[in-house]
Amino acid sequence: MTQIQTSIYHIISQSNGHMTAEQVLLLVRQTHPTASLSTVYRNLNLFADAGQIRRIQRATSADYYERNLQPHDHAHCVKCGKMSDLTITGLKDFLRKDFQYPICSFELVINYVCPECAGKQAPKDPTAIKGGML
Amino acid sequence: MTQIQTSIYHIISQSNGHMTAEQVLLLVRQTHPTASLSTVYRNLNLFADAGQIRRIQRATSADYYERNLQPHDHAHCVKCGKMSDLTITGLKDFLRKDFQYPICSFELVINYVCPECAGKQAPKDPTAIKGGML
DNA sequence: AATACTATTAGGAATGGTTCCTATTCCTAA
DNA sequence: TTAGGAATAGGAACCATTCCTAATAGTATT
Repeated sequence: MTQIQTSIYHIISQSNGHMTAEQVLLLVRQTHPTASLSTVYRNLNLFADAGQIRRIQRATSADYYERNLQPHDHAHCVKCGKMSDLTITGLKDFLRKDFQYPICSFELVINYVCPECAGKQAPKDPTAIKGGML
Repeated sequence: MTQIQTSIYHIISQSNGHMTAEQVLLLVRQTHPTASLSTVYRNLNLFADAGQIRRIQRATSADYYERNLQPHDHAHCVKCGKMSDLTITGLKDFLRKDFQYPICSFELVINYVCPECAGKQAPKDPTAIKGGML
């Protein structure tokens, strides 16, 4: 492990939430000011491929990298765009009942209005919600 | 509706599966040889925003557009990339048991190896599967 | 400590999918 | 038959990511 790799790994493993490569780079540069984005990407993907961290690929914004915790699902606030972790327990078993082939993995995103956004304003017309994610 | 719009709409609504903008363009050009990709995108997104077709945004490849407006889930073959529709019955109710906020919508993609790909070759090392989608 | 070899890096170019911009064309109604 | 607005073609711009390459750092061997 190089110094930069160690730094990147610690940044991800000490973070609570989802970090983009860009955000990781900012922190890496506190100790390695010349570090480049491609180095961050390369190493993040190395860790992800090795199963040490998790990469969350998103259609509508940059990928997120996060600590490898339990496999989990995501909730996406349709108002502020914030992503939160959650775990729907027993979901894989539930899916297996209906899906006859072996499941490699699955990705679930629940679109909702988070409590903060819900508190701020009256509930909105659900048809106004555009651009669902996958 | 312009001729091109009619053409695009019919191409999507007559297709069985999921089409990318590029694939739509190829068919549009059979009748409108000068049609451009931006026109296809613009109109596909207009239809999607109007709720007439469904846009499936993917992290790892081009977006797909499809005619099926019923809420449904998708299975994605990690070998050939083909997307198929499926419906996991009762999934929303299942999610509601664990998720305490009102659910606007959700997106589920199951990554698997489709029967055709599974038949061709020996089953593979599941750790070799990279690039999950969201 | 000099050498050689390998792995890693910085930096930027290239890529792919999508959106944006703008001048031109097409409709439509008066 | 002309004026206004909408839609188009074409390509530039955009963003996140990957790829390329020369330079550098690390390691092992002598």
